[in-house]
Amino acid sequence: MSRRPTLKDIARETGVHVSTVSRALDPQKRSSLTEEIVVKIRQAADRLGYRPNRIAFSLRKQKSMTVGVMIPDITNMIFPPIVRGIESVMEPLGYASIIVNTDGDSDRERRLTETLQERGVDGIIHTAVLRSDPNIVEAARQGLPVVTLNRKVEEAEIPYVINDEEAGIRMIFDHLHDHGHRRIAHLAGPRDLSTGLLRREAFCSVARDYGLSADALVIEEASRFEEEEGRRCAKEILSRSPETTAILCANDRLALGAMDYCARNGHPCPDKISITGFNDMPFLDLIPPGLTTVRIEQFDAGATAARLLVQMIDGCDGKVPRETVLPVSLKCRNSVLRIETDH
Amino acid sequence: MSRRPTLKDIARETGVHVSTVSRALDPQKRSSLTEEIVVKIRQAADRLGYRPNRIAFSLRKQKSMTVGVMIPDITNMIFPPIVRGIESVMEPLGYASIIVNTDGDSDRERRLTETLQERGVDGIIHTAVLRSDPNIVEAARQGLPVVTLNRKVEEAEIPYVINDEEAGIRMIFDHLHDHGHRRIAHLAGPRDLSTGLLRREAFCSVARDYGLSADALVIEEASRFEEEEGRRCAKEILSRSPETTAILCANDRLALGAMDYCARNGHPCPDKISITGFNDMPFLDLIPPGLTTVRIEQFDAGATAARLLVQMIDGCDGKVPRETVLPVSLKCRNSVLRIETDH
DNA sequence: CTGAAAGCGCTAACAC
DNA sequence: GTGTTAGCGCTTTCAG
Repeated sequence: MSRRPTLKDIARETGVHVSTVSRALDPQKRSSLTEEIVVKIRQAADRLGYRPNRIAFSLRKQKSMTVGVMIPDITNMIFPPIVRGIESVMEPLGYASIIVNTDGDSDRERRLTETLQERGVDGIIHTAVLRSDPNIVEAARQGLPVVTLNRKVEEAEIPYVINDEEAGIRMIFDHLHDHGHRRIAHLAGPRDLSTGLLRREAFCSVARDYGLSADALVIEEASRFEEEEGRRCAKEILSRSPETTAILCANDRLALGAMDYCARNGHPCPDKISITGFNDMPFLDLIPPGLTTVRIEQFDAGATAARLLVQMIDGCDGKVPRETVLPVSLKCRNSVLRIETDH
Repeated sequence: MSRRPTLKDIARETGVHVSTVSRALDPQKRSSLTEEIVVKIRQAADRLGYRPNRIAFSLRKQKSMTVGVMIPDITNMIFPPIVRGIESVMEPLGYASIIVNTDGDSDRERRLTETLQERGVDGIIHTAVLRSDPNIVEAARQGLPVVTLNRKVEEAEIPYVINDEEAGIRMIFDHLHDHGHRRIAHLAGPRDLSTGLLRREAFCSVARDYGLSADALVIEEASRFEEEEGRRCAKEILSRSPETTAILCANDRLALGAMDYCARNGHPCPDKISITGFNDMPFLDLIPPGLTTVRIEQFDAGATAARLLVQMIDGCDGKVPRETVLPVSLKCRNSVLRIETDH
């Protein structure tokens, strides 16, 4: 229970000044010291079980070696891999991460942003879903390094890393089209989340490329990315447009909900209707019939964002690209059936 | 980009001494100041956008208002709810959590424990799976508040929170027995993880209570809590003891693997064989035929551990119970079939 | 009731 | 090469 030893203790022990001890223990400056004294100091440090006090370090250097990671909700299975990706680059560099869950609550988000700043984080990775949040913009404007993940902030020059939502939607639309589907409805995500909006826009754009007129498009928007909303919207789509042969969903959870509704109401997937997702969350291969979806590299996304943030922290702002778009890929399972085309 | 304001800035602004500002901003000591000056100071603080510097606070008070949370792997779906449970009590009290993933690597765990101590965490919640790890014991012995989750440490008087593994196994064994099963094999977890061992012991104990002799027991031990091992062990069990009618698995992932193997090899669950799990992880209800399992309240476990840790940090060590056992419950789905008993 | 001064543990400019 | 000194931003005696 005895107090942790400090530089002062080592200094007393070895009969040198604290600053000498400090230098001896710093690999950078060790060189400017006598070999002999360095050895003596290091031995004493080992003997006493010295561990540097990072709080004192932080106060002095104005650098906490800590970053904040804001995510909506860690229990949402797509976030843990992102967190590990971030950690995979941060931890070896000596950074710790403080992870906070915003629950999509912008008031909570504001408070948490303040807390992180009080704690002197060196930067923030903001895995946001909200399309606009002034708090983080303000923090960035004050000079705090920030990079956003999964979303771009229009108001400021904040570097962002996103997945190629457009390409993903195109892949999956192509896939459906290749399988003969012409009546493709979109189960869209909430408009106020960037992924929801982007995917919806991509859907419209691809549909247009295929020559489908905008007003012929069946789109039903979920208010949250949850199974229950998937069910509700699937019901809506089926009743509004019974001739629909495929539902392209904005994410996996919506797709799962839609699949459940369809199965319970005489439209089993894939026999009666084809359904696709987005994200490729874990365990999808265990859920029949196997959702065809767009695979996102969550771990890489986290690691990439972390690397950018470190660059910014190190002051290499100039070299940090404003936009980083990560590739996505198609993951085919069994939720899409090949059907006869009309001609 | 201008530097964050400090107490000194407010002092200059208001023409009082920093210590007065410090007092004015501390709700505890505000009372000993003139109402007038307090108001003036608070206004100045607001105007300047003052935010206390927690690093300086920490250094002075020798209290970081930070706790370490060690978990094996956040991508394992049972941990996020625990983390949120911890956060639900820590955050309102002003504590931040640094979450680290040990990956079950005891070397890594040692390094991380040191890192957390360097950062001056006020305590550690150790959601461990390893049955013995000297590092955390050593940290606790040095006076650092520690509580373990999901496991008890024999070597030291460290408070722990565990689930009632014994009761869980008993419930599920009873359930199988009630459904006519007499040939029940155990797909055990790794012996070096406390959950693995505890559940195995409980299984043996219950079997004994039912009058099954120990040497008649079919037990196959997985080397990791993973689907692949579930498959391997299921194969082993089926070939060693073809008359088995039920496999009681040490956790859900093993059960899922076992189910997969059985399905692919002419023993579909539940028709040919009944299978049960443990944990009730998310999305289980979407995976056919629906795994019957033991439900653990992960969020509560995290919250409980956090409350204990806070008590310890606050110096109420005396009042902290050494052992806290959380109740579990049976979650019935469709993986257990009723069969005819022999008599 | 408020000011002065010390100090938490560390680093860094400046001496010698 | 090493010691001296100052100070990061805050709290907390101790005076007055």
